[in-house]
Amino acid sequence: MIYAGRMPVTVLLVDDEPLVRAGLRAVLEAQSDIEVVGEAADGAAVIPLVRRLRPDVVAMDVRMPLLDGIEATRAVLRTVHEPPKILVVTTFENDEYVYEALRAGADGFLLKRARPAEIVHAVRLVAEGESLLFPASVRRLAAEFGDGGGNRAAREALERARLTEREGEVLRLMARGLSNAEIAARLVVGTETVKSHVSSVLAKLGARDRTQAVIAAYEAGFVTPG
Amino acid sequence: MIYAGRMPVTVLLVDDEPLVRAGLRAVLEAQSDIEVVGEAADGAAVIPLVRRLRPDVVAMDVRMPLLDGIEATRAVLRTVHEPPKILVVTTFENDEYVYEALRAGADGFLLKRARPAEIVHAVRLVAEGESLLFPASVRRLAAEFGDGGGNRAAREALERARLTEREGEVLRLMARGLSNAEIAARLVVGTETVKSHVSSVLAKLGARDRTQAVIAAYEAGFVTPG
DNA sequence: CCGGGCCTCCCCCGCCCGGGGGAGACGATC
DNA sequence: GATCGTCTCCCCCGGGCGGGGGAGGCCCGG
Repeated sequence: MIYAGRMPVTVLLVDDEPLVRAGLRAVLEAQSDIEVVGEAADGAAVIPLVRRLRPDVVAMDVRMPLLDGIEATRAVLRTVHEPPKILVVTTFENDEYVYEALRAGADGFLLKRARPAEIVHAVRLVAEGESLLFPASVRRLAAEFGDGGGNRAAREALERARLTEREGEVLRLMARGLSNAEIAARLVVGTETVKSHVSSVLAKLGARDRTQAVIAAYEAGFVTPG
Repeated sequence: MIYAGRMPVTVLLVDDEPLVRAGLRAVLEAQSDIEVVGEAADGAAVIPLVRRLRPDVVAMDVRMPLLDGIEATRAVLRTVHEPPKILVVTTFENDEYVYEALRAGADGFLLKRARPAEIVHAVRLVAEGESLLFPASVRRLAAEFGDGGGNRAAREALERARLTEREGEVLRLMARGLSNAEIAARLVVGTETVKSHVSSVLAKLGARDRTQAVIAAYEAGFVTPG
């Protein structure tokens, strides 16, 4: 995984709170293979900075004045050639905006309360090109309810993830390896209906395809392996 | 899941050993919702029996005289309209023939040494239309190595599943949600190569698509959730 | 030396998947 | 009564996926 002599990962910090920027900078600059190349306090300043600095990763807050993280993400991806990886930074897990940002093309998200090691890890991962989805956030949902796996716990977690009851059913069947047609047969509805639910699930989980959604289900303890 | 007043699941037993047939019959007939409607001692007798009895499920031995389970499975699926679900019965986990049978279109497999409750469960599941893949077999691989999750244990399990080293790498990346193109980039090979490996993995695990393969990986402890 | 397994890559092809957008029906809520 | 969310279904469309078959290079073991 670690290639000797590789160039350091360059990061642009975008957050309206200086304290947060300072914290991120401190955490990231402690790593020899990560370099913070710039900072911005709002979304509007991002585009020119990205063009000038060409960072590998943009750590982007969601809630910001002038231009929020979602719009900023869209703007960067739409206007910049070979855009940087975008890591959405947020205070709350299950922030609705986070999912919108992921839909807008962000590569991952990160909780501000995450431990330094996690933050560093997240930056390295997105820099490597990996879609860093549902890492701490979704997983923590299950942890909040005991050992996550029981029926009630899973149901609670599902609500927190803002999945509707039907979407939860669909996700569970997806996690058993069923195709859309098979799920439709099982639920006695049309395949188009299932497709609709699947799309909602993918959007809400920030997953790109059903495989990632199933991974999220396992990671969150929605399904019990073994 | 259980619909009141549903018709019982009808099963045809195909095995060259009378003892095995008797055992299966005893186990299955103990259930009020399962009915054994016929028996055959070799693969050649299966087709006419299926046409006449129209069973919901065929419990099919792999190693049989005249026509083995693989050829019999192919024959049934090719010649019978609205074919029954086929549950492959075998003595050995990791029997190469099992995977071939799954590729031939079988809906699941079952170990003869399985507990009665597992056997009943398997029949009900395939009757419901679920592809019953890698249930005991793959899962047991991990169980043989402690709590299955460590690096060495997973590697050993992979070998048992007859996956090559490269196929194991590909499976791990699949289980992280990567697309074929992303895997290709990560491994620095062509996408056609990755597709080739993925196909091998699917065949060996008896999975229909990458999602089922990832489920197998989680179930077997190839990847550690949480 | 000649298989055989593995890794690599190629072609063609059909299908399922997922995105986008829209719409009607229902119940709850305001 | 109007609005919102959910569930249901529809259209079009592109792209990734998976199957099938083939092929060349490599190393190891018979």
